Amino acid sequence: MGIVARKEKQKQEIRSLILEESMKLFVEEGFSKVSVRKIAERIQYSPTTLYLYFKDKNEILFYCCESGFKKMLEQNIALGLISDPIERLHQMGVNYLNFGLENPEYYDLMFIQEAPMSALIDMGAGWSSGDQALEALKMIVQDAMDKGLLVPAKVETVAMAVWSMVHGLVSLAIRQRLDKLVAAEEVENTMHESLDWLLKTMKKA
Amino acid sequence: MGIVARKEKQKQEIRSLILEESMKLFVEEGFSKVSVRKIAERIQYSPTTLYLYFKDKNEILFYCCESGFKKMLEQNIALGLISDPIERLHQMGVNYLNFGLENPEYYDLMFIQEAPMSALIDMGAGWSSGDQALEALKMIVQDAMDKGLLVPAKVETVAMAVWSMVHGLVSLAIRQRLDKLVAAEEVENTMHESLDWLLKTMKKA
DNA sequence: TTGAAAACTTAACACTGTTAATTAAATTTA
DNA sequence: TAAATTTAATTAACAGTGTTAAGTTTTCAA
Repeated sequence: MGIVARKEKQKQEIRSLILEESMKLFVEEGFSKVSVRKIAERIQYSPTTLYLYFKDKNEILFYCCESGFKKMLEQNIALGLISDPIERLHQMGVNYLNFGLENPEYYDLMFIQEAPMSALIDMGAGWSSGDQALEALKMIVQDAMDKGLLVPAKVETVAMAVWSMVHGLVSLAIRQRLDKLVAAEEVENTMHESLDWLLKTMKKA
Repeated sequence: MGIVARKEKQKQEIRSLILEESMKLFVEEGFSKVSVRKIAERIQYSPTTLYLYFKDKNEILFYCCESGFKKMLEQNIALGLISDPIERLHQMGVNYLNFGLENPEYYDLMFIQEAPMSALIDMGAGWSSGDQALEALKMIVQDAMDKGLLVPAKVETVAMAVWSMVHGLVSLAIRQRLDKLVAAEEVENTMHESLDWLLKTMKKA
């Protein structure tokens, strides 16, 4: 029995190795440059070996994306210390913008590319990481509403609005669309101003 | 001189042919399925011929994207009839959501893919279509502010916020992320609710 | 009609994801 | 311990991608 456990462990180690090296690759060279062959070369295995550990490339990308969510959630741990829901929501937004701007390749994978979602559908599984992040958002909105800090509305509606806005900001920035609206060097600043504006605006007078 | 003019006209006709067929292709089969070889086959030319009319694939995609903006602008013509700026902004948002949901492949190209922007940078040119659309947005916001319908703020900040929000909604919907927040059959409805919420919220009490 | 210019094609390169068949290694059984 | 079996990894191949260089055909002007 010990031997099968060790084998399982080895298998997991190679899986981790593949994922680690994949992430390094697309942080260094960008999403579009990551190929099965390049990953294989990095870990000194034949390209086809990867298919013994993952169904296809999309599945590899999905698991990379998972570790992106982990990274993102870690960033939000300190959030619990903020008691005012609006303040907490604001900081959550700031964290979101920062995560996106500092990790554009991760962000691309997690929220822009369709590959990870295709994998999710193929796997017929849930999306614990993503759901967890969204649940946190809904909780805060609910909390703010309960405390009378927001005009009453459907929680999902407001959560969707807030998420869409920060996602819109980050994704347009990453894809270099925002510098069509303001000068490139002012993009980041204006993004934060827009977020501030939203929170100020939605706060019940 | 007439002959060189006719030649120029023929050249433009082939350019148009390439673009038309490209668009048909990716409306039918989706962005990722469009290849130079498939386009070439459709217009009964060798693949390399396309390179006599366009620098590369990105440039083809850029011009497809241009005609997407044309389509979008046409949709907004009727907007001029609405005199109330907030109402006009609202309808502009509704049009935006509808355009994205009805033409996901166009939307993908215009606002999500990086290829057209890469082409734009390579060409060293401006982006008249995109700029035009953004200018219209800024104008409305400015107008609403002038008429005291919005809390005073920097026009770019508010324009960025509004655009980011509708873009966020559409792009998350297209990439199937919104059905992680609400049931798939309620996504479209909730999107509109979120937009309504934003406009109601930002309207000066 | 000849010669130059323009338009177009063929062949090739260096990639991509992925599958089937094959070899090498590890483990179990006799 | 030696043979048989299972597991792991590889090689070869398919069908596709964007793109370039070289060669061919067509068009037009002198």
